[in-house]
Amino acid sequence: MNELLDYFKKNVSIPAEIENKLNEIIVEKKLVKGEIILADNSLKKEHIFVVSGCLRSFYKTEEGKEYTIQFAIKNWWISDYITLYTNAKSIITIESLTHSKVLILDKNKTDELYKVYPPFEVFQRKNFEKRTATLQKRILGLLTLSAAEKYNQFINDYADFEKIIPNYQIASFLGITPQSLSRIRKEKFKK
Amino acid sequence: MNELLDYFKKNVSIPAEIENKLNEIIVEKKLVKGEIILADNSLKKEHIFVVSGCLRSFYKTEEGKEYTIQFAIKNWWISDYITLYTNAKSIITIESLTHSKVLILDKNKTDELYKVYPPFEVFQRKNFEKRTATLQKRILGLLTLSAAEKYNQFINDYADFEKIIPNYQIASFLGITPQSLSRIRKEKFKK
DNA sequence: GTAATTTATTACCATAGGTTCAGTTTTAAA
DNA sequence: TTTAAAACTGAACCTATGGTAATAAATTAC
Repeated sequence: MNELLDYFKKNVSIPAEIENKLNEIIVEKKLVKGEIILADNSLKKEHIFVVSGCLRSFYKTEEGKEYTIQFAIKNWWISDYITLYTNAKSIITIESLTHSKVLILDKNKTDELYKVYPPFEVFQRKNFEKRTATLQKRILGLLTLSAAEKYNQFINDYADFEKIIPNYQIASFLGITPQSLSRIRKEKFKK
Repeated sequence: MNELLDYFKKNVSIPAEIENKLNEIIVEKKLVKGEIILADNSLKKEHIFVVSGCLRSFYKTEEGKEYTIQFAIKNWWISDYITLYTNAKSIITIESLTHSKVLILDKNKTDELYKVYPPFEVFQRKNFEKRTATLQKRILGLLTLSAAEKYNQFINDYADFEKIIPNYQIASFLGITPQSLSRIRKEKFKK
């Protein structure tokens, strides 16, 4: 009864003893709206898998400005990849935008799992490949597009998110101010 | 006598038959300065590993503006991750900035290798994890930093590249114009 | 249902960085 | 070595987007 396993099992079968191991590693957690699952300044190394709801990761400056790194819905992973794969302390926060359910996989335990059950390694290698493509696309968008173009791309690529996410957070994802986004929306929707 | 294998072997030993397989998959190629190894509009799916020299991947608009996605030196991978992991045609070009030597791994053959030799899968999963962290950092920089700050970060993080790479390409990596970079450098070095 | 808080919009001004174009220096080619 | 091409710098001007501030709308809390 674990959604990550269901998702995973679409591709491979899981021996009973491995399924037990997986159930031991995977910790289910329910989050309320606004709840923070990973605070900045922490050293916690965890993979987070979204079962339902919507989460976002963001960086907050000393002056209180927020920059959204990622949004994640059903079947997406969200983590602070810098903390996970370097020894740096977390500078980002992960919060739940809605009531949501996530699965948390401790990094060390996951590394063990990779050893005893290679198909999970394959599964994750493929995940990371896809993520790399997504991130490359994001970088290209940030480099090449105007504010309005970035917003249009967002609306296209993240149609499912648009209704859930407040505009000021979309702006912080695109690297523009809420005022700019407002201006853009006015232009866009008057037509 | 293969540098990727040397690099890889630091962590694991390779059975003889697998080493043969690897040598069959891995194609060595020497590039001259300016040579293009992956053209845009192609569907070629390859992993490229840099043995020596320096390469860069970039996107070029119809008007001829270039946006650099990545630079890569010794022991880095460089590819068009969008073409590799989606069915989209390549919109980026990969060129050699210096005389260089690369190893090319065809995607399909590499996928076979993963199957017969799981340690290579582990090796690549870890590579991709690191890459994800690097890309997250880049995105954060693009979102939060001013042109001058981005340049300073670049100088810090890519010290080895700085002497090799022309300024206009650094500018295209940072998402600013060569003129802007010139202005910034003037300020920076007059102090 | 009302008050309090958060989010979104609008307007007006400020500015970082883009554009254009000219001049100079460096690199490559012949 | 000379010439041509590419890269870099500089300055004047322009524009997209940011900053600030005030208002309105929408959510949330009581």
